[in-house]
Amino acid sequence: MEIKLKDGQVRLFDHNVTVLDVAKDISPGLARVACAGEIDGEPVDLRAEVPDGSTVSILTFDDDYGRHAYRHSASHLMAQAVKRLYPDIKLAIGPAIDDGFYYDIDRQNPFTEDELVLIEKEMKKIVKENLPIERFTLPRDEAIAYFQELDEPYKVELIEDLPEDSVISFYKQGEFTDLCAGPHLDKTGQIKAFKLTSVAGAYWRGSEKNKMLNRIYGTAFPKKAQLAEYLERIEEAKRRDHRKIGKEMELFALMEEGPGFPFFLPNGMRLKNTLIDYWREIHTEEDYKEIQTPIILNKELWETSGHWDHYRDNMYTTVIDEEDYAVKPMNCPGAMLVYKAKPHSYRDLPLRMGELGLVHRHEKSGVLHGLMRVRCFTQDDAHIFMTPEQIKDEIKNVVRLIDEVYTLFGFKYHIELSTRPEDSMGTDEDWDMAIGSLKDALSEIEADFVINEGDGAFYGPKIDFHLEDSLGRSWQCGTIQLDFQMPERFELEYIGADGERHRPIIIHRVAFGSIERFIGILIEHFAGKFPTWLAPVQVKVLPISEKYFEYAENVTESLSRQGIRVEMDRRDEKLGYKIRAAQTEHVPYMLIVGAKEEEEGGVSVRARDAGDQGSMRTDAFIDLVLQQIKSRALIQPGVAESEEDGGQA
RNA sequence: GCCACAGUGGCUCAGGGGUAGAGCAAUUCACUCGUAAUGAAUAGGUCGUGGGUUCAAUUCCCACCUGUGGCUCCA
Repeated sequence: MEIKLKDGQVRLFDHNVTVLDVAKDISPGLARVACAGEIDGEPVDLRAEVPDGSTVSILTFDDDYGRHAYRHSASHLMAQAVKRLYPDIKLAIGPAIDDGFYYDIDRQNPFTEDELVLIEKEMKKIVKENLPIERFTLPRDEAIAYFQELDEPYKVELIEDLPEDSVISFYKQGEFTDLCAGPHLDKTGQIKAFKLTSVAGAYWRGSEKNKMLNRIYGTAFPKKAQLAEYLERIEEAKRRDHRKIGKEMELFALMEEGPGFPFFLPNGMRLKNTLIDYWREIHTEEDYKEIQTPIILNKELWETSGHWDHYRDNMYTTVIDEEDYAVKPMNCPGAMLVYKAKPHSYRDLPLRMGELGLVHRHEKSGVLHGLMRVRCFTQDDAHIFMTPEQIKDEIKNVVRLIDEVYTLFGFKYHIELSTRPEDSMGTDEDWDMAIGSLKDALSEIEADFVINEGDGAFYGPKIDFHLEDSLGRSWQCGTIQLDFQMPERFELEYIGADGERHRPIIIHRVAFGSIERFIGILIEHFAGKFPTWLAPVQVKVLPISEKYFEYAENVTESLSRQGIRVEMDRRDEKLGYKIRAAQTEHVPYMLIVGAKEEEEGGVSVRARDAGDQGSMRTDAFIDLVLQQIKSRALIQPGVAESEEDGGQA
């Protein structure tokens, strides 16, 4: 959909859209188009501002920009409603965000859930009034005076931060006017479906030094069905919440006695160990050597590494024999000492040292969140010591390895490259070289990535891998960090082919990131229905009555001997009851044994996802499950299907 | 750390100034059962912790702890 703006004329191509208004005098070099009509049978009614004479697209809700415009108008709608109901409140800012909008409002008392309902009602009224949304501009001085008159100090502050000669734009709907760059809908009546979702505190301008304002979150959609679908997605995310499922499946627990320090229960430990086994397997293949370094090390070490100066606030410290010690928040310094413990030749490089390191970080109490954000966690860490020539290949290898890991679990992810932060050490040349190498490696393997300015570690730039979870939240998991500083600080060396001493360069990297967080993400990703190889309990044997307990025990025993995680339901209950329980626990396979099975020496198989699979010989079932575990199959096939697959293979 | 809300048996939750109630789970008994809940009985809680108000507090008030949703921060 394109509109051609030329000499004040507007042309639309291929679509039945009526142009309502073209204004070219709104601000220097900008023109505004407002259009209404239909695209693909959907009403379109939006406006946009563009450089005069340019080709523009009509915004629709499917475009990021159009969606933001729509929701920004919803945000203004809410602000108007709040202002009508509570004239004394002061408005701060109210932008559109990824899945909705919010408005920060200064008010003595926070808003209650009941008040949200009232505000929604008022919003509906304003929608019905179908007020035109009109743009106008004022010079900066007049704009400031305007908001001083209205007694809106936050707006005044915002305008005062703009350059002296700015022309300030406003959007007016009925009696309500807000400072805004736009664009917006044409009329309040165009906002069809919205809901205020929550209230929260938020600092003015995001700084904890400033006043805490009241933020109201909401969302808006062009159709009621879309809103309903969105709300249903939120509900589904709640159902998959790893804290809920973790409790139901007895995977992990958080206790008052150790906030942020998770306990792993037997089922969770099985999952964790399975992940660790997998990790060891792939890292052995890639020629990593595993080490383990102490959790507590002395202050001098942390001074050498720079953590004492740069990371102190997040470290737990203690005193042993009148000397200061710290609990490790990262594994690197320990690995440096391991490297330093003996001389190295260039022939040893690249030297890949892995460590499943338990680190502790003092996170602020308010940020703790199930397994996703904890105070102690296991990093699947590795440090690669190498020559400058090896950087690119090593980075490419690690990116490939991480891709392999994420693909196994069926995750989507995106890559970010983070550059030098303010609080950092090292020279500009080192940083430029490090960032350059990371970029080159990513470009060579044609990986897509976005740049995250100033978000690197204090010792070097990093490549981050962000997984997407069921809520659409992204979690930072894998990271690859290039480090020129640590080798310098620890005076690491290797003897080159030339017989001279050289400094190695280090890659710090994690694939899972934190095993704890990764497990949290896995729980939500699979909604507790883990693939067979990960399931804490893989098979549950369900005897039809006590009469078949002995046979059931034999079956359980033969599975267990093959290393299958199997349990038997010994309760004196009916089959339906036991099936229901096993389904609730998301056990991949249920084996039903009764008179028939005992007689035939077989089992009846019920698959968690595919249901009743009929009966088969016990050893055939064992082969099937072992095959599935060995291949780390992502989906649980029906028995019939896998038999076919097995036959073909 | 900041703002708001919450904290009742193992779990999910009801109740509410006069020292607590349901369902599930657990235990026992009966039934011996064929693909998502058989029935009955029993046991289980000093209502997050500490103060205060009151004749009386689990209920009201204050502080703290923990959790939840955000902010800030982050694997």
